[in-house]
Amino acid sequence: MPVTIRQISEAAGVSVATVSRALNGSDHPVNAETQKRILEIAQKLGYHPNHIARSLRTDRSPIIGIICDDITSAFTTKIVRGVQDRLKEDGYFCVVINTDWDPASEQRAIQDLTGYLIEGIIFAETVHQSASDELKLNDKKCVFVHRLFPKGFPNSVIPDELYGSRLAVNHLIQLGHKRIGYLNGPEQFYSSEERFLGYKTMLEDSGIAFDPTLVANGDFGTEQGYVAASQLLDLPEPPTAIFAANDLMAIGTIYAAQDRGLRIPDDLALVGYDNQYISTISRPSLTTVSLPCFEMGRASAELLLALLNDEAADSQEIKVKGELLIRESCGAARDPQPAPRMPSRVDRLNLFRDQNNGKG
Amino acid sequence: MPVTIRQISEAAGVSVATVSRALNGSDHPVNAETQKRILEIAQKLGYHPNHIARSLRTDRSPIIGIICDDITSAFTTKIVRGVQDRLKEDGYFCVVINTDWDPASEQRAIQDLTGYLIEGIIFAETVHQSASDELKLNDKKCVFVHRLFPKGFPNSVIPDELYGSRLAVNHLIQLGHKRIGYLNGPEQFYSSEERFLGYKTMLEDSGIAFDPTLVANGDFGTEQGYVAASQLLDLPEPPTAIFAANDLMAIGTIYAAQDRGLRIPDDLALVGYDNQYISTISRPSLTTVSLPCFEMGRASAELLLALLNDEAADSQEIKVKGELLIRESCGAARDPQPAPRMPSRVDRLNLFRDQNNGKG
DNA sequence: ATGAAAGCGCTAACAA
DNA sequence: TTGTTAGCGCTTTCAT
Repeated sequence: MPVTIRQISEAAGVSVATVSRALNGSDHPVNAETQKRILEIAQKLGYHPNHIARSLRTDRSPIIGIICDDITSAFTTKIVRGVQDRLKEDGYFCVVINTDWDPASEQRAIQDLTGYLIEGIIFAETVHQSASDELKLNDKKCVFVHRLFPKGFPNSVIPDELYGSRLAVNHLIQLGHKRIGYLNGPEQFYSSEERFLGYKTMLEDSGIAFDPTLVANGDFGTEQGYVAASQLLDLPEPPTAIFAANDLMAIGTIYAAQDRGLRIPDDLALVGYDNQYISTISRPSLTTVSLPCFEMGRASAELLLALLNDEAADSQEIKVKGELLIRESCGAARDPQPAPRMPSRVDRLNLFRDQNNGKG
Repeated sequence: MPVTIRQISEAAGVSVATVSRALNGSDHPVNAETQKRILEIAQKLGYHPNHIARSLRTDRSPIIGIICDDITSAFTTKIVRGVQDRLKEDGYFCVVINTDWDPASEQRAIQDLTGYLIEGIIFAETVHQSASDELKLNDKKCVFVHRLFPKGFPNSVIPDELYGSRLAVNHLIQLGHKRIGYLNGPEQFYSSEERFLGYKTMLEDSGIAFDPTLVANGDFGTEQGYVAASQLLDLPEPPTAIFAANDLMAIGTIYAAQDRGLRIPDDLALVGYDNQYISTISRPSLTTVSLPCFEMGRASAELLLALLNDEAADSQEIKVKGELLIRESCGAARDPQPAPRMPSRVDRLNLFRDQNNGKG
């Protein structure tokens, strides 16, 4: 059986109240000696606080819920990780629930979570159709972090797609390109819209007329990227550079260029978006704009924390900026760069083993 | 304020005990009429059980903990997802904690989790050095699911690497190859050992002598794959096929072949391992053996559930088999296959939107 | 078939 | 500075 404060109080010859105060560093004064003794006994007995009992009493809980469509997505994973890291600093744990894009699951998840007296919910990349209704009933604090929807959602954290897109296009312009093609993403995504807008406005701001024939539509997939890029490359007067709305379509562009005997970056400069892992090991490696998932996760955790402490007014919308990562495909890299390594399990494991002398 | 069973009892004019029985479908007899009435009232009032209070009373909890090194890894994510899906069927939630390969974090995580009266812990791809000690103190049920360590760990779920490796090598042999090169992974991994063993034994079982000059060492990374493959391809008598111990090294092999003007699969057959996403969009797409992460997750959840219900003897070790996925790189694909699409957010979102008539 | 009451481990108001 | 005690919401034993 786990040890309780009652056992500690008996061992120390004090009341449970004193034990509780000593253990929690309460405001209530406790004799330093006694406290030290209690702490030692707790240590010796291997005491761990029963969070359940504490929660029932205090009506607070160290758990926050993360609801996402599918944690298997590389984007979602990073967001979740960002959330967890930030929340951990304040002693919170995260329950992660997948809804598989199913509003009923989402609703169910919200009910379950609120039943567990969680402190708040972060919706990470969910369609959150059902969210609003259900949440009005319960008065849980919640934050939305995503990249899918039209802006303007209260308490949300989104990437600054416009900024990132302009970053990419400006880079190509600075490299001297005037005919810059664009591979557009699917219409229904906010990210598509914004990236496209960034492309157009950056061109115009630089005095380059927007030319619709240099835009081809894709669906964020590699094959459609291939098709769309082919369309532009087969133009009578093809672009000298292509900005693909995401990395996968950029990969398709690499293949399309290969099939036409075009070298990247020599004959065609290429920039992607998202900084997916593949952009680091493709050939050539992709210059791209990072989608700052990790930072978005942190930001949303921060926002939730503020909400929980009533430090933040509601209805905020936070935009997080990504950065331009210059690799081989745009032709601007000074040296042939070694492709960044995968965040390596091997390295970390070796480090761990070295530190622990092979005991692992 | 959330509604409690007391409020329901008052509304229904019965005692809280009756309400509790009615709500939980208790063994204790309850009048059918009364029960129906109570259920209706609960529904109307929007009652959700307070899991915290219930847990404190019953000493049980609907939460299990997942401890992993880093949920950001594509492998870990799938394992976690498998666990969550299975556990959800039995009404459990999962708290996910990352340790970043740090034994102190792991120990801390265990303490925190046991303090929360979780039912059990699944260690997903953790070094779990500290685990054993800490867990002896607490008597929580736990399961280890991983692909890193020597076999024989109690209550663990691991992939059947030997089987998978033999699958791959046998496939190349069936295609008529006799000189099959092997790109080995780093020594310290169990998966490296087993995959290498599978390579050797399958050759021998087929009457092909093992030739050490056809083996080159890598570190599971793309660049080292390039280097190792180059070594084999530059041999006086190079192999006609290469089996890379993982997909990333197979990607390196593609690049090495490219640089030598070798076509895959025409001049060189290639098989990878892991079925990472990149194997579906590489050019050529990779024939590979799947690492059944999702299934491993499910299996470990299943094992934990059995443990919790005392249905399983301890000290089990479950091996999960992957399968051979035939794509372009081995030359066996009958038709030029379209690369499988990424599990597409777009598709799913569209499906969701269609179903919901654009309300999303 | 229903109710009264104890108590899970903890915190905090009140008393000393 | 310490102790006593009530009670968080729920389940369950015992009594009716």
